Amino acid sequence: MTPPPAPSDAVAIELNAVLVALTANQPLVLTLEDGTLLPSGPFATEHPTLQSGLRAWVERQTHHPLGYVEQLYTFADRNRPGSDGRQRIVSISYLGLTRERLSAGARDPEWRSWYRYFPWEDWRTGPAPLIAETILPRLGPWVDAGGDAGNRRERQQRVEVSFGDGRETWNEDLVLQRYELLYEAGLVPEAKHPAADPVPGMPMRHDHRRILATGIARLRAKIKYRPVFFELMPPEFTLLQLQRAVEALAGRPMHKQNFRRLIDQQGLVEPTGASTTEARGRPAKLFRFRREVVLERAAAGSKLPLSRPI
Amino acid sequence: MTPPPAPSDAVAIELNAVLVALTANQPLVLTLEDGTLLPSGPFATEHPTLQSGLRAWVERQTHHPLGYVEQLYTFADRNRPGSDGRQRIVSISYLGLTRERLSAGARDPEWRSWYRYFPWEDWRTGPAPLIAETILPRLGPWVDAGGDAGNRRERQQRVEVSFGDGRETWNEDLVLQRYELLYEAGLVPEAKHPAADPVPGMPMRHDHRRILATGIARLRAKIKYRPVFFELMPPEFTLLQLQRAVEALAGRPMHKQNFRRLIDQQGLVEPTGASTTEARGRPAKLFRFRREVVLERAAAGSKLPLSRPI
DNA sequence: TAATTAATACTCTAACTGAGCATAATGAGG
DNA sequence: CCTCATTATGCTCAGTTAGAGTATTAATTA
Repeated sequence: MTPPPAPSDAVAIELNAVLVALTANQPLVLTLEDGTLLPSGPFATEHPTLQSGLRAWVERQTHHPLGYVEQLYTFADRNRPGSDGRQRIVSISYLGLTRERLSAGARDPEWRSWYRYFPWEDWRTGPAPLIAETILPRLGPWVDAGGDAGNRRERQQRVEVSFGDGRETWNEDLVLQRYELLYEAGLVPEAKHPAADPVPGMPMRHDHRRILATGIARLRAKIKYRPVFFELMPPEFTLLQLQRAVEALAGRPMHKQNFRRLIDQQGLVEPTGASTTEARGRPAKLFRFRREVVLERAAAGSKLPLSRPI
Repeated sequence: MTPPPAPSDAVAIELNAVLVALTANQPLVLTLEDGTLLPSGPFATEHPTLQSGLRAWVERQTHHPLGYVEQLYTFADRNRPGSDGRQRIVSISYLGLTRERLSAGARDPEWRSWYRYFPWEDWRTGPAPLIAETILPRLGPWVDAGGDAGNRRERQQRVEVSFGDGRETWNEDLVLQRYELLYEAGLVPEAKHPAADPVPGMPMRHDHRRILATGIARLRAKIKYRPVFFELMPPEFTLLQLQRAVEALAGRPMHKQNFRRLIDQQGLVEPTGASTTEARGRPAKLFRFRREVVLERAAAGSKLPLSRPI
């Protein structure tokens, strides 16, 4: 039952990276070739581990240290988009957070707002109009084409869970589910049987937009129980800047006073003593992160009715 | 920056599986060779996707369908324990939940309680005595051997976060952190420089105990926001049986009345109408899961102060 | 019949969440 | 100088949730 693994026919390891930065309240992702590709490359044989290979390669390209790295997913499907079917490519994707951007305005690599790829994910100024105006109407026919009643009902439920009603209910974490639903419905150009008229949102080559969706979803889920947005902020910042950063990632507006209360309660930041007058109104105190807390914060909230140990 | 990935020298893809079942309130994991290995094997070339390869292979071995499958992690480290350093092995591990066990008492493969490998993870009857009696005392010298004060302080903090004080504070999700801490401190036999006297808990070959820790951690985290324990239960069950199942996974006792309240509120189950008298006391109603709810439950709880969309 | 075991129904309190009001401190424009 | 727009910050409030405990019901076993 456990024969020694024999070398498969032709296998290549490829690394894909979703590299995220923040500027001017926009969540940015590093892209290549006119925004159609995520940075990716072969896994250099000389590196002892995957992460070290990724770090070395990214830092050589961007000249900036990679703050936080997390593995996303491994694909090895034979019929993976972009594979020619003969050689098997194992694609291992990573999420990386970095504080500084590459030289601004560079063309290749280029930082782009991830909302260019997923315009329906930006609810910072209210429900994305795209959903009620375009997406839901076009998903309707797909639901109706579901065959028997049970299947139609399931499709309808998937639409409701993923996109809500387009106005109120919205779960910002379901980035991947939404993209996959649109893919399945043929509403993105990458789909095998794309509709003549896809939904707005810039496509990418191969399955890179899918990988990007995975990275955004992971990051949105993560910030709720671990303050990784640390890695994206400058050394000093105001609380409003921090709030705008989190909003950019989550794609949702937040209640200002409650946001401050939460940050305060958790002891995540400490005042530097200085304040800034860059904005128009009352000067805001500057803060820095208390890195010590990150370790302590490993404890996540529980949703089960645990009782105190006997 | 994006050369076509060239085949690395010698690469083999290997699948590792953490297969979980539940019997008699014990969380079981499928093992091979006297419990020293997780089932693993080469990725068969004929399968179009990783998951289909895994499913086919597991179902051929256990003769039972695999309910829920989730990718865990991909390792490709050159100096991975068990690798001979020449050939690079890409090891992709999966978590799988299954309802039925293999023929009871079989020797190979064999189901074993995962607490044989991680005895300190079982807090169902209160704090695991092992921690205060053995683990914390042995981690003390490791903290002291940390070199400069800063490093010692960091080690101390890691110990506190991972193991708490051994009595009250305990986060059941940190299975992997705890194992890695013990590994680093040389307190498990698998470590590169193992102490003469390791902490109790059965070791495994290669990095399989590490993979198992990853699977347990993932499962414990998952049950808090998605009712995957569905996949481990028989078609009908009492609420106490369900509670014991969740407790077995989480490794912690739960408050009976509140557990029922939570299950009830979420609408996860419906009474079958029948009841059972297998236990001694008052007969309990039998329930079954409402599978429809699983889809709806995709919505997870948020911990950020979201405001209603404008 | 009494003791035991388990199921189930409520209650209570502290903490947390989403929301909003009020006030303070600044620059811009008249 | 005065007013207004703008941002920061302090505080309150109601509804919900989480952890804990009390009480009652319905069966089995000694």
